[in-house]
Amino acid sequence: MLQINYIRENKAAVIEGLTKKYFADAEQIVNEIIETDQIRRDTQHNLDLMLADANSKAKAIGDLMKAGKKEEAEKEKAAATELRSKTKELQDLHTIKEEELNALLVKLPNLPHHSVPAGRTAEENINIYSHGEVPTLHADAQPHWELIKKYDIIDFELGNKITGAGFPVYKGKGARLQRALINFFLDEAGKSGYTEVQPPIMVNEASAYATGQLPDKDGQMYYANEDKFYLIPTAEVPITNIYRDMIIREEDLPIKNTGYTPCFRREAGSWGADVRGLNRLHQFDKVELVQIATPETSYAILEEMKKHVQGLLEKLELPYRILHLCAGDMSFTSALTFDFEVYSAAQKRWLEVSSVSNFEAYQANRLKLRYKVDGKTQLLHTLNGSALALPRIVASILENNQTPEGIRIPKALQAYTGFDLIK
RNA sequence: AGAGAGGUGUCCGAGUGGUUGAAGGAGCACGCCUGGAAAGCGUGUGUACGGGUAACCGUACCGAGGGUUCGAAUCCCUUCCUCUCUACCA
Repeated sequence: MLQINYIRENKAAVIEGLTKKYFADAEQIVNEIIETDQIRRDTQHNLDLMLADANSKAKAIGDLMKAGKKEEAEKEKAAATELRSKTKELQDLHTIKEEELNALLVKLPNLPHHSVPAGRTAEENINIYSHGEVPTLHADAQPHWELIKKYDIIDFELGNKITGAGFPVYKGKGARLQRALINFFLDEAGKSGYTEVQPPIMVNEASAYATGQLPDKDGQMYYANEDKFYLIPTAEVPITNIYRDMIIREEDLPIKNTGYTPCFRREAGSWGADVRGLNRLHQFDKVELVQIATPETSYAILEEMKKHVQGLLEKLELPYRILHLCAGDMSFTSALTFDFEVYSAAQKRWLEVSSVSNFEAYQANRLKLRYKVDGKTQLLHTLNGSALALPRIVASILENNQTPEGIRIPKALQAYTGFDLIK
């Protein structure tokens, strides 16, 4: 959530940023916010004065009672009652205005960082880096949804039976490959100084709200009605929420956490040819990086996280490219996002396997995540990135590394899989 | 799930409805003391919002939300959570 003080003082920049993100009616909503805020502040000022008055009256009555002047106290009570009832009206108005203001603020997405390219759709993202050769496959090469059947390593039919579409069963070397990737990613994160955590994979409403999934993505998360818990769409939610309502000591920054969790996404409204096989699932595995940093360091840290993800993809010997997302294609809460895409040779498609973002103070404002500088409390910056999401990595390993003898496992993974070929 | 106990500041822990934003500790910061340190002594040490250039002032906050009252951490209702015992169970 954007800070009201910032909006008040930087109205033009806010409208400009929102417009860059193709947010509809930016100017109108910002104006409405500023007006509502003004009424809220005026109301509070008047209310505070009145309450101060009422408090001193109450105190005076107390003193009279103590002094034994009962009758005088009784006389004062009538005036005090009157005053109190007047404060109620202002109190109600203040509450209403505060709620209105909050409802408006929650609607606003984060502002794009100044370096974010203009553009509305994925076509306008900018490819800032490419690495690795796109492999040329032999004539009868197959897409991964055929390969998994051929080698009997991932079973969608079985998942259908047990749960439904998008919940595959990993079997044998397929299951082993999953576990190898998870361990590999966690170990690599550990080497880069991240502390491993295992968070809950269901979160309460306050957590889903704090990282911005609610109210924006309500309906995209699975919901356990009876207990009002959401199944996490990413480990970002529980891990970042570890630090909700906290004031961090500056010397403890930056905070670096990593965690493996399954992720659950309803993916309502997305279907079609490009969601075949492992390309889009309702449940998938992911290792996530989360960092909490000062505003001065957050962009350097974003670079560091980008480097980390590059390192992973290079060790896995996968051709990849990095996209600097254009303003219109960024998520609601992000100020700057790099997407990593891996080439999946048989599908002849680039698949998104990681998204690394700086949220600046947007999440921190909802999280109430702060630190102290020179005695003043200030919001921190939050960042996160996938390192990595498994299914599409698996898809591209299967497709890119297929040989007549079987599927070759990247060297870096062999110590984790315990085999070098799926045949 | 049933019975009981409880939720107060960074932590521990008081709190009879009226200078309680909150005793007392501990911790932390600064100062004095010391050759240096410890101990000791002194001072300070919550958050949010509002007003003010600022010093500072005001208001709210004792799990959350309502209510009673001139006045609520304290009384009443609702709700969430934690702990103990019992039951059940990976």
